[in-house]
Amino acid sequence: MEEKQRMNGDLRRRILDTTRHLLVSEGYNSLSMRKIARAIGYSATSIYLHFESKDALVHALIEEGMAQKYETLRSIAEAHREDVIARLKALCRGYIDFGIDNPEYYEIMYMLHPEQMARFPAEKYRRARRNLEVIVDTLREGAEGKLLYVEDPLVAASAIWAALHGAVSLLFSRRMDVRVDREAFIDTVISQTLRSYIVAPEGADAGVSTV
Amino acid sequence: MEEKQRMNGDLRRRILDTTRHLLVSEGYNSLSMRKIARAIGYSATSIYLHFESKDALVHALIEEGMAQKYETLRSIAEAHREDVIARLKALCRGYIDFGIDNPEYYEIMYMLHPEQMARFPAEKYRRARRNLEVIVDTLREGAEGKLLYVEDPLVAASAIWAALHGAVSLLFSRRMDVRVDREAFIDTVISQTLRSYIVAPEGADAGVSTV
Amino acid sequence: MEEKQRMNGDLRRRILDTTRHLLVSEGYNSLSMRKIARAIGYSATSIYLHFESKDALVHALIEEGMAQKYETLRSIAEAHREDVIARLKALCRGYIDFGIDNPEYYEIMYMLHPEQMARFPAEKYRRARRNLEVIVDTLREGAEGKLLYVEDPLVAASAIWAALHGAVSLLFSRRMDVRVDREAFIDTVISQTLRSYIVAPEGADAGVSTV
Amino acid sequence: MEEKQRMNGDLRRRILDTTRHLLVSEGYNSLSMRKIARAIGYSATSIYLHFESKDALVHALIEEGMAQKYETLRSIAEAHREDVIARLKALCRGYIDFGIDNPEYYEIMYMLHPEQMARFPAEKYRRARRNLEVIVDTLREGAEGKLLYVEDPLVAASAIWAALHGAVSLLFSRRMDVRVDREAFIDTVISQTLRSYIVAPEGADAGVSTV
DNA sequence: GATGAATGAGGATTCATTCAT
DNA sequence: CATGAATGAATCCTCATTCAT
Repeated sequence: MEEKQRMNGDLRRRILDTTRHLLVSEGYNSLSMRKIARAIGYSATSIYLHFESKDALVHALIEEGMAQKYETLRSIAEAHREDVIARLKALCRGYIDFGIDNPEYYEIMYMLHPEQMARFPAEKYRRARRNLEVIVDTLREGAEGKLLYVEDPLVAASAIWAALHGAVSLLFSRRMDVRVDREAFIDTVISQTLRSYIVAPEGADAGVSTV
Repeated sequence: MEEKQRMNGDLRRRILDTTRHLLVSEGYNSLSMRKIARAIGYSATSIYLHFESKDALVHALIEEGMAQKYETLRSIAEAHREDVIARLKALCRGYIDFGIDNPEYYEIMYMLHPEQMARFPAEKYRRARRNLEVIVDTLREGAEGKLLYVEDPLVAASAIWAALHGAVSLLFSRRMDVRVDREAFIDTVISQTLRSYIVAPEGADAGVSTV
Repeated sequence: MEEKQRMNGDLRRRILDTTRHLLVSEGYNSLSMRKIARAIGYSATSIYLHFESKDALVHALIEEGMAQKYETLRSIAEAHREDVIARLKALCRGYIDFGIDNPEYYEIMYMLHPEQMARFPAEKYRRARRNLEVIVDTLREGAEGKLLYVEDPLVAASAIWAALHGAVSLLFSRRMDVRVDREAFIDTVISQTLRSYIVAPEGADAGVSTV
Repeated sequence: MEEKQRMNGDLRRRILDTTRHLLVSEGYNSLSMRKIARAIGYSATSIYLHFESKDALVHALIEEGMAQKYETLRSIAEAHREDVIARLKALCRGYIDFGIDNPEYYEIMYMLHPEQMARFPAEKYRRARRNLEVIVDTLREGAEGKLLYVEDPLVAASAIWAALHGAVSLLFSRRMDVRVDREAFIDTVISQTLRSYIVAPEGADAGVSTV
């Protein structure tokens, strides 16, 4: 019985993982049930034993990605409970790293055409918003402690999100100038993004201080 | 003869324009030669008189988008020839506006999976890089005039690009929190992005100055 | 043990009944083992414990329908043992009513394409013919008693059968003119069908007498 | 140009004809685009050049069948313009013959499950009703001339239709007793059906007169 | 310059059935 | 008694593309 369930779960996992790999290597557009089946060495029909439809499979993947991302951000926030600014930096870094490490989640989570994603149940998007909340909360806490200068935490978090998301996107797109060092780019994005929110310590020269 | 040629050109244009509209309304995934043909009232075969393949058609569109974007940015730069900082702000604003105004170009220019775009001749990408150069040049000029604090203009330009690109992406994705005001979001992105490069004028409080 | 057997029988029954319901609601074409299984809350495999194949299941249903129909007609005949003409009328009415009340039996008994039914063992068809015999016997008895005018009882029974079957078919097909009252239609079919067999009583005006 | 059109039309015709043949040999249920394509020696895709969908193809066939049937009945009515009773008999015979000669039309016109036919545009059904009108008109004319005894022409026509339809159905179903002679059966159905409407000539014995 | 005809490959999905448990 | 896992074959239909005209 337990073995069955493990077998069962195994195939489901393999489907999800294979799908993720295909998303990375070929993109969402050319994702097909047949290709997934071929890649795992099963018949296409078998996939339907575990997922009701292609949409359901992709949705499961999106949910998984969002959950993992939330877990990542949440644990980063926890690790830097004491230092708001360090926490914020770590969250930014974590966000970008998550994108780099999980390009497949990234692609389906943020890069699908809205038309295609309309079918993703609204309720699940609501849950996805938790990810942003982690940053919102940090900004709010920093503002209260006079460590951060934040007018509207939600707007600011969204703007930060935009910058991080853009960075990940560009890294994926292979359209960046090859002369740009990857690490320097990431550092620059983060410092550029956060500096405007960090209240400069007494006597500091805003133009020079490094984040 | 001339009329024919104009007709000819007209059809080519109509194909391109119709394709752009379809890209906006239905997304790249569901773009098909047949649909384009149906939309312009010609046979699918006719498209092949003007474009070698679907790829060629999309590539032409990408090139067109890049050219238009370059033209937009270039003329913005020109209009603010005297004031580097105003120029930089205007370029950022122009970048985002271009994305908002031309979602179809944006979709195929930056949001296609690299796999699909691999077929886009490398040489054309090189030309596309001119867009970044406009920002690079501005940063360099600002740095020389001690108006901007820029360590590596190429990296900084890439980071700025990332932020702007991320902003446009999010605006398209319809995944942004509805409570976030669009204009406030855009303003925040731009100020957040540029503030770290602008050398603070004497006596200014970095945390409060508006970009 | 007895309970098991009852359970066993219960499932078999539930399969048959559910199949009948599905036949009514969705038609033979879209009948599938999976749907049946889903509807009874068992796995598709379980159906195979009770029926060798889909064909076997349908055949069982056909047999059941024929048996029930026979029982219905037989008991009608019995109830009108004394009056041949009343018996004949009642049989016609009973035939049509059975069709109306059991559309699912009707659909699989008479409306499947012969090709699909070829697989129904010939021997079972022979048994099915008993249904016609009830009418044949009645006609023969009426002819012997000079109450009915019947040249060839088998042919006449077949013709009556045709009329009744046609009536049921049309009622099902939803292609009948909506202005036609259902009851009037049925009455007309029956009187139209039987009048030509009934020997007119002395002095009666054939054109006016009601059957 | 003209040749093209003929070619074009030819394939369309061949598709329709092949579909009709398949309907006869295998029934609607097992009709598939692939089988049709295989039978005509074309790719399945080609069928879609002439018919938008499988439904559209079947609908075209239904319409064609209804038109042909109407033409058949109409010309029969015309041929017996003078003699109402002869006309009625001829219409019945024509109805049955049409069914026998065109089993494929018959199958899709009257034997599809309503569920499946729901997709047939209602407007076309209205046109189909013309077929019944031919009989209704004849009955009405006969009633006016005191040649037929008809209470409600629409109901009577429907009842006649039922009998004829039932006869054709049974002939197709291959469920009729083999000892029944086909011609005798048909004659019996018709005389049985019409006798009740025909006003008996003076002195005739209703039980004996042949229709 | 324009098109109708044609197709092979592939898309998602459903089906009846088998087998080991 | 019951089932989960698995599949090959089939379903309709769409696609980009070619070719002769």
